[in-house]
Amino acid sequence: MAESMKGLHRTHRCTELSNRNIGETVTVMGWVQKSRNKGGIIFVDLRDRSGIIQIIFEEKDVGSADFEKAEQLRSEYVIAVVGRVEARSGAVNQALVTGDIEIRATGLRILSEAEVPPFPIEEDSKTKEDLRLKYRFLDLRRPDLQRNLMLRSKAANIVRQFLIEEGFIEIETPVLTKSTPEGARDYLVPSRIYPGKFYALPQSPQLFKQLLMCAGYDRYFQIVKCFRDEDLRADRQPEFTQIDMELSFVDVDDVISVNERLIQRLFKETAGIDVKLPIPRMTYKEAMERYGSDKPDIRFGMELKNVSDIVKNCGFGVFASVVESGGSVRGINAKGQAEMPRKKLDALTDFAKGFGAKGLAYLAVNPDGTYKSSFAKFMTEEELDVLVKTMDGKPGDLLLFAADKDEVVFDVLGNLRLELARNLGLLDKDDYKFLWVTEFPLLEFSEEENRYVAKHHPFTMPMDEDIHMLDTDPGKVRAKAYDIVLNGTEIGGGSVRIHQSEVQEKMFEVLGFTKEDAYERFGFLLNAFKYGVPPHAGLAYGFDRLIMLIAKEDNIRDVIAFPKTKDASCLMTDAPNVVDKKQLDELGIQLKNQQRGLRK
RNA sequence: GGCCCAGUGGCUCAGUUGGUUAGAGCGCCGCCCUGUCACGGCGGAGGUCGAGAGUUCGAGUCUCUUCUGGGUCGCCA
Repeated sequence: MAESMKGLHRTHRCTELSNRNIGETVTVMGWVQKSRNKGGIIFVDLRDRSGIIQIIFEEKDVGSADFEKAEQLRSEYVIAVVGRVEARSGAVNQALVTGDIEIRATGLRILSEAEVPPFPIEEDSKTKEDLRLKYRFLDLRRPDLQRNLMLRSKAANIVRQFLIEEGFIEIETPVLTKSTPEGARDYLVPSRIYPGKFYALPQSPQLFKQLLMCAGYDRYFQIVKCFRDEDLRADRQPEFTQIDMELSFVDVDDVISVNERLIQRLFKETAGIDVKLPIPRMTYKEAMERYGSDKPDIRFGMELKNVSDIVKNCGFGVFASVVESGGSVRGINAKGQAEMPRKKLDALTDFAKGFGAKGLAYLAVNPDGTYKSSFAKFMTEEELDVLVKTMDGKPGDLLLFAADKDEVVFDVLGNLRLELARNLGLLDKDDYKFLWVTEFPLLEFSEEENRYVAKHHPFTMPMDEDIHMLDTDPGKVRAKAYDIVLNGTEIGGGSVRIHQSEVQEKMFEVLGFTKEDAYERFGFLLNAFKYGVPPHAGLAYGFDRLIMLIAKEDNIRDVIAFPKTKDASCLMTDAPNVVDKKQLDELGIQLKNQQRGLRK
């Protein structure tokens, strides 16, 4: 039966005790990790969020009543132990921080009994995720999740401290705001007072932070929840946290500078990692050409090479015709993989097809220098030699080629490069390689909408030298936009914002908004800009992703206390769920009958 | 919306070409044990094989449908 803790005060967490405390009488409280009953002596591993310490129960010290209680202890019982810290007279346990000491109990209270948990509370859980998520409150007891959430808290603190020192002000922005249907789908919140009208949850505080710049706060930050109603991924949740910031009277280099120092401090203090500054920069164009990606993982090489010029007149029709029609042929060199079995090669081809490739051409340089290739018969020996030389192909290497529109070739080879690296174990989680990717295109053409859409958002400043092309060749205009990339993951991105109304109007024109459209959607911002707006720029980090990488986890669920499944539901609370008719009536909402209670 | 993977005692898994009574480790329960820490010893309980339909003399195994979870493409300014 559960006892009161009346009169007891916890003096230490389990691992706050060390051999310096030997001889002291202490009170610890926590969960029974494990009880080992040897008959006349009972060992209990007591766990709290700091770790584990061994308690030893002997009847002569704890008394017969409490010894009987100790015999009843089971996993996950919550107990309070009063006892004396002693050096272990038995063997030291090297695996425990507190392995050289133990607490000899002089008193025991069972504060709470516990049912047998549905899965073991232990490090490196092998339990399936649905069960873990249903019992998230138990899953969160596991040391790795506890470490992750403590790391997260520490990181948030370091960020706050650093930014405050740098003159930033933390300001909260609304969660109930206005839908701006450009970009991701909004989560909508119906208004009771205005039936038929809706708030939207923010995809980011973008417009508000720009207004704060207009209001003169000059350096703003916020660690803030954002919401996007899109499909999930290992690194995407419908609600996620950003470190959001905005600065006035700055240009690209100023934003990069303060953020490099932030990253340096954050990684030093959370993970002991030294980030060398400056962090290398690469333009979007270079990133695509060399890595086929706007978020290249530069922990390994295997860079793309453009061989279009070499093969444009060769006998292999596929290559020649692609170049002829304005596409390109590019390849990567998988060093030492010439012996890759047919089956794996086929799997890679299927992988490539998943990204739109029509096929994957290969050429293996055999150890004796001869070639084995899917297209050798279409090309002369000389042509092949030049191709291999261009690709720096040495005996034992496997060359893989994609031929298509640039866009497809980059996507295919960029992803193939990563797939190979994963298969070959080239990705070291202890290796942290940062990269700024700069000069993103301002716009991209949307086939679906048959117009240009903003690649970043409609308030992104074009590069000064490209502004003149806004009318003539909008697709070519580069933006003052930048992403910070870590090991192939985009951990943050931002831009310099437009602060001249004529540029902003031109931008809306290119995006196909009428002036009325623009005012309807963003009027409050455009109005604000009429009354004196400082040049400003900002950046936002995906805080969950950042923590995921520091914690060396593979998905952000493991750094979020209560995450959602890939279908955006919560297995613990069973959200989303139906609501009372009364609630709907108050909101003026009527559901189609067949929709009530259906999941999808 | 598409594609891929998984689902078998509480947990993690094995289960051969479709063939007797579906197994293992851990956990759990009982008894024993005064230096264990992956404690040990003896004994025991626990299964609609995710669900439904079909093929078959016979289905954990084959087929179809469906549910759940994960990964991914589309999507994510």
